[in-house]
Amino acid sequence: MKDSVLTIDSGAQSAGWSEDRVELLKKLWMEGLSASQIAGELGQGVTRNAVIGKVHRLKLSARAKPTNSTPRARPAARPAPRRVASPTASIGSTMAGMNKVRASVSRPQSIGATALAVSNDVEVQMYVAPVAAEIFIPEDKRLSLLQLNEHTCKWPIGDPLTKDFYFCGQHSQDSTPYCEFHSRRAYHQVDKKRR
DNA sequence: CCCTGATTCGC
DNA sequence: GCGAATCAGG
Repeated sequence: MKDSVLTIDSGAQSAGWSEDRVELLKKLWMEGLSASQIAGELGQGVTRNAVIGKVHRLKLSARAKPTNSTPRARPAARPAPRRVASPTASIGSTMAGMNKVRASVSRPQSIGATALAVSNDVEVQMYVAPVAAEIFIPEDKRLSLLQLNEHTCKWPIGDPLTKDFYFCGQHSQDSTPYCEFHSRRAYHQVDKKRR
């Protein structure tokens, strides 16, 4: 009798990569499925991180090479990002981008009348100049630094060195340090890319 | 915001 | 070896 020596007979192991699972992983990965899709296919006990981790361990990270050899920027060594304590809500000078406003005039449909093609719909595109003050805060709503709390928008407005400096002060929903309006500003324009 | 893979490192 | 946490980019 030949006994298959497998080290996977530890009973009910969770995400133990049995051979058939690994094969399935390879297959799906080669077919171009994303890690999350493969994870879903393998079962709920497998996360996409697990898949990616296994993929890398198997050294099959590169599945499709169109032309060049993945000039993936290798940041060499990382300063051990483990456990970041403070996300750092750096509030700084974030100028407002341009707001593109697109106003379209709805064309009146010709009812009753026969035919008569409608004229080209009028679209007006204009660029609103980047206003210095992004939003107007009534004076009675303006807060100083000491008036801020967990539920006030901490978006700075004005020059900190002058008297007309204040914080937005509007109610911030969740754990967001900003109100809805400024939260979009803070997280959407800057950061993300362009680092 | 969503998503993707890549990497690191405690377990 | 494993994979969560994180990073980095689209």
